[in-house]
Amino acid sequence: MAENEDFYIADELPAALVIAGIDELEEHGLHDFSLRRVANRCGVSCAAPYRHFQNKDALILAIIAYVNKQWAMLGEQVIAAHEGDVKRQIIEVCMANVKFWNANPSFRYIMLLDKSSLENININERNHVGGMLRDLVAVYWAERGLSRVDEDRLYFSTRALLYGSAQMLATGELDNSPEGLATVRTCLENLFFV
Amino acid sequence: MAENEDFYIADELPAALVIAGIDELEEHGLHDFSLRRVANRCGVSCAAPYRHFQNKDALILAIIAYVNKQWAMLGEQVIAAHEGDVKRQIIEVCMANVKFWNANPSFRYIMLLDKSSLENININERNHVGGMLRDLVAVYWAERGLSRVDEDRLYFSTRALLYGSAQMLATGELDNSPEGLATVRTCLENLFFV
DNA sequence: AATGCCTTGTTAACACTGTTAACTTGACGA
DNA sequence: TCGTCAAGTTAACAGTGTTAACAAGGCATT
Repeated sequence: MAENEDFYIADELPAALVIAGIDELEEHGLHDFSLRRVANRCGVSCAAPYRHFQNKDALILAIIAYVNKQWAMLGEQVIAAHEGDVKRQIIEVCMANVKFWNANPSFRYIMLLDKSSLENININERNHVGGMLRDLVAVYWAERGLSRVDEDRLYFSTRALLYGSAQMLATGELDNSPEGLATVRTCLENLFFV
Repeated sequence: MAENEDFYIADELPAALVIAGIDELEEHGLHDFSLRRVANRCGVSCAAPYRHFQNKDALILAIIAYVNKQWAMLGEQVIAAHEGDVKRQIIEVCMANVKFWNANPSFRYIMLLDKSSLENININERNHVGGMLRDLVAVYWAERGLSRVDEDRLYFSTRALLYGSAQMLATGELDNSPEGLATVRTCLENLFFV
């Protein structure tokens, strides 16, 4: 039985595990993510999660889906706030992501996971942001009537810059400061100079 | 005692552990990297590595240092092969890295590790390539007599593109093919258009 | 040459992990 | 009212990183 009724409402263990899993991720990182500890956090035995998730990776996948929803909502807001200016939309979506990583460092893990560490992961499942950027770049390029090949490359560059920023924040090569953010922004601006 | 004398020459257990550790990384990835298995591979008890490395992470750090040497040598060769053309040197160093990752997928882990998963890591320890690129970009920029701030941004963009390529290869968003490599090359070219 | 230390290995154990099997229990529809 | 079934429990297994206590053997010093 759950001790903490405020946290673990009847019938909602899966959701509770996802929320507790996010805390676990923040405190111990992906490397030391312990399913038993997450179960304990919910006041439940170590075997209980297996009633709802096939294994540890499946829970992590559920966390990814949850965080993705947050990212998608954040992205939609940003896009709405800059209606009519695609370039601005692209840059602000990217910056929103970078800021999100700064505020929630542990979620960088999610983006930086590779396919071998989470076999059953569907790339598109965690790539809401990628899809959003793809669409925005397509609009940007269509407005200028340029070739599809270059559009692909622009998308690739943008995405790579985003991944790279996440990575350099993670390693500490880029410091978590207004100057660091300004660097990212300027590099993005330079990408969309057409 | 070691069974495999060809592999484990007396007094060289640390080196043997590093080599075996690389195999382990290739077969099981960082996620399932088992120190005990590495010890077994060397025909040695599970506690033996602790005579030479403080802990599991310390061995991984040693592997990183070893692989870094390989990268650095590779980089030196590439730079020598394009003496006098800095832009070419930069691009070829980057491409050599991407190709290296394609050939040895498990080593992408090393670049994509973050500081919290390897606490005692010295960024510069694994960043030989980063240092090399820094120097090359500095020469490139000096030749054109441009401002230091923009030099930093160019370095950042280049490095981010490199990280991003590694990441997108890892997730499968960029496929391991001549076309994939060509995309990376073109994006790099676009970066150094000045 | 004998002795004693110090390096490098050993075994055994601890606490922890993911995961499974076998069980209890309680709600809900027939 | 009763049986089914979902959703918990406990107990166990194999495997992990890590440490403590011990053994053997090479090297320097006497």
